[in-house]
Amino acid sequence: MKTKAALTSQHIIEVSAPIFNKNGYAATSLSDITKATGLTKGAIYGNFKNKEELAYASFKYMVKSLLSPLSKYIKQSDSPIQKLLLITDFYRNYYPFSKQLGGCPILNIGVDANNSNSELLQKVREVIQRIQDQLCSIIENGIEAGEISTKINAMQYAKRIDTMIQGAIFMTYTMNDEFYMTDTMNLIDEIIHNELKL
Amino acid sequence: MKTKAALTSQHIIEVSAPIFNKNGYAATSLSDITKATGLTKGAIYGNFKNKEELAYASFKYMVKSLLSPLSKYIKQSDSPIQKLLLITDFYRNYYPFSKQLGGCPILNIGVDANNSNSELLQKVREVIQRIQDQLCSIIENGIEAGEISTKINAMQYAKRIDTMIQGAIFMTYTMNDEFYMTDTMNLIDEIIHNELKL
DNA sequence: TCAAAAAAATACCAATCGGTATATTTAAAA
DNA sequence: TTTTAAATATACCGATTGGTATTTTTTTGA
Repeated sequence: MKTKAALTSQHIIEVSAPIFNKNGYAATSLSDITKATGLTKGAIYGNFKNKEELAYASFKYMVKSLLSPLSKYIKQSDSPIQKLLLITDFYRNYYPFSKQLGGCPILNIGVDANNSNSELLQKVREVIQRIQDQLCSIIENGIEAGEISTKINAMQYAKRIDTMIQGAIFMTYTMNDEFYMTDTMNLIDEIIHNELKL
Repeated sequence: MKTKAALTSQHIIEVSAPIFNKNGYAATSLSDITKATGLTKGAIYGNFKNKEELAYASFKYMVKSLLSPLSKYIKQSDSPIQKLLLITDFYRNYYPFSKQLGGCPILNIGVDANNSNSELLQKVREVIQRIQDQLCSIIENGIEAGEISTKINAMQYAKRIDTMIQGAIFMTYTMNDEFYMTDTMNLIDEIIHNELKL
């Protein structure tokens, strides 16, 4: 059985994560967290060393909340090309999906942590790297399976796709207009069909 | 002759703008500003109603610092296609250029202001709209001049290009890697040559 | 059931926050 | 040069910040 502390820690993380994601590190106060969790500072600091460690744990939780649904979604097909199309499909619904999380954690924390060079920034980089590595693997598998042209530089396209997705997320949120997401996913689909696919 | 206050206001804005741009609104304190300007709170509040108004003025100044060099740069050619290529050229050097400003103000303030729905967010939207409108005009001029295919939806491409640029800026900053900028600008150039150009 | 340990609440800390009222200095006008 | 007004500095405000030491409560295991 789980200890009481582990359950409380998890509760604190789940409640804090969207707050940090929305407001950023500096703009999130301990009182925001105590108010939202219904706990006191004693409970928070009994489970986390300090605010930074809680923010770090919150981000890791957010990433899991984002990537495990995506990972599950692309399991719908074994075909690399289909997997790529499932990714764009996933992001077509990303605006309402990520809104539940308080926004896109990669975008929000990436920008927020950039000029405080905390360990959070390093974590954001790792997550982006992991996403691109997985994209790259899918493309490489597509080449091996004869679905994708051998002339394609897998990592270059992985980065291109990821960059376009992040741009679409930023524009969609900032302009509050899903057109950017929809159109960008259409564009990526075109690239998949016209450049990648054999 | 300019009044003393106008000169001081300008000085405060110039010094504060990169700080707000780097740290965001909440993470920038009045003491950061007094320290950087060498002035006291009396001087700051004598020239600005409050912190928010100063942040607003700072953002407007940042935008000018960004857009007027870009505007000047694309004046090098009168050809719409060449203007588009000059834009990608400008962004090829955007990382070191914008670093002087404390980062990309559209990205940073766009994300920072998004969940505080201040008037700053509205201003960011106006700036993005202005950029896209100008991109759109250039494409439309290209169509009229017979340089660009009449089949092109000018506004759609303006938004696509802007979205890709913003994605490249985010990735370049977050990963601290100019590859994203370079490759994205190459991609946009390809689109200009293969899809827009007649 | 009861003692020990763990967890959470309370009370407190110095430092800093944004902002203001007032005093002082500086600049402009006569 | 003197008066007046504008601009800046100083001193202060209550509220809030992240964090800690201590006390109380709750849980656990014997």
